[in-house]
Amino acid sequence: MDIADVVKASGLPASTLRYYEEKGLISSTGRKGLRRTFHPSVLQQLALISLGRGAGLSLDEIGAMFTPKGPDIDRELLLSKADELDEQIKQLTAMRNGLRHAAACPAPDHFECPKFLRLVRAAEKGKLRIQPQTAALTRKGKA
Amino acid sequence: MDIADVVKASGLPASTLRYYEEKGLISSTGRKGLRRTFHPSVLQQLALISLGRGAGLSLDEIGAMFTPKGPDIDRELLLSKADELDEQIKQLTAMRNGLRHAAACPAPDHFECPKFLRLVRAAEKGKLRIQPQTAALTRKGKA
DNA sequence: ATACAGGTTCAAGTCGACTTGAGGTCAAGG
DNA sequence: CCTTGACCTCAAGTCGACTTGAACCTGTAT
Repeated sequence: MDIADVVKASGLPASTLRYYEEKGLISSTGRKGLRRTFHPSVLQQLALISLGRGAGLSLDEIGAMFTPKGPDIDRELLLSKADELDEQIKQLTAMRNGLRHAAACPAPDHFECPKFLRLVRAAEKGKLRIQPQTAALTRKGKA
Repeated sequence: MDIADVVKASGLPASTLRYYEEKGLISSTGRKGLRRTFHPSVLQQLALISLGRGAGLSLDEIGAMFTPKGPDIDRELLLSKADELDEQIKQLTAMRNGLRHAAACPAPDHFECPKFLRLVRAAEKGKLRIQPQTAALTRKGKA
């Protein structure tokens, strides 16, 4: 496949594919003249990368987890990442509940609503210091 | 409270507090000389902001959701954000399952493992185009 | 009165993940 | 053979969320 085919099949722009290749997350099988040639399996790789990104992993982390440098993959790393995800799922769930409640609750200031406060407090549990720093789901995107 | 107290109580650096104030997410009640003075309730606000950030909301989104500009908050927005979170929770869960499986599975290449592929595929469902762009949970943090 | 710890402003820098732009190459079609 | 459009490289720009640095005040303790 040439890059245009991958673009069509994956929905990702060519610039992103080149960038991922540069980072070592995917690889082209060779060149036809100047042009990159990709093996169809790159689509699976890209799906995995998207999944990881959607789950909040950085490209480096994804690379570390699925492109074994050593004899094999680092199972410890996978498991600890899974634990982190569990933690984040908890937070996300708390936030979602908080939002749904806030949307339904008539209180003018949510800080006066004990139910809301309870939800916020519940979310804080077990993670008193903040360092996740996860960015938003915002993009001008044509989607 | 002066800024140092807020720093101690929230764990956030003073620079972040000033930044949040500049963005209109929190507000100081006044000044003692040059120095900002905060009402203790700012701690609740900060907890909410942290929660939102942890859940992947941008500062602007948080501002939009909890600092009603108009007559009252935009309940539609809250609900649609909640739906987005549901979607992300699904993805996170799929990823987590994928990771746990990958850690346990003996297959040398995970793309050869049908179970893993099934997990990845499950995650892709209902979100064929990618645009979330959520950043990582990484930080040098002393936590 | 003086020192100084701890505030303050404002501009600029950083980081990750890309995107954009300028300028160059090349394979295929007419 | 020549044009054209798809592809290439490399440098620089962008965006959000902060951080850092320089230069400057000021309340409080000695």
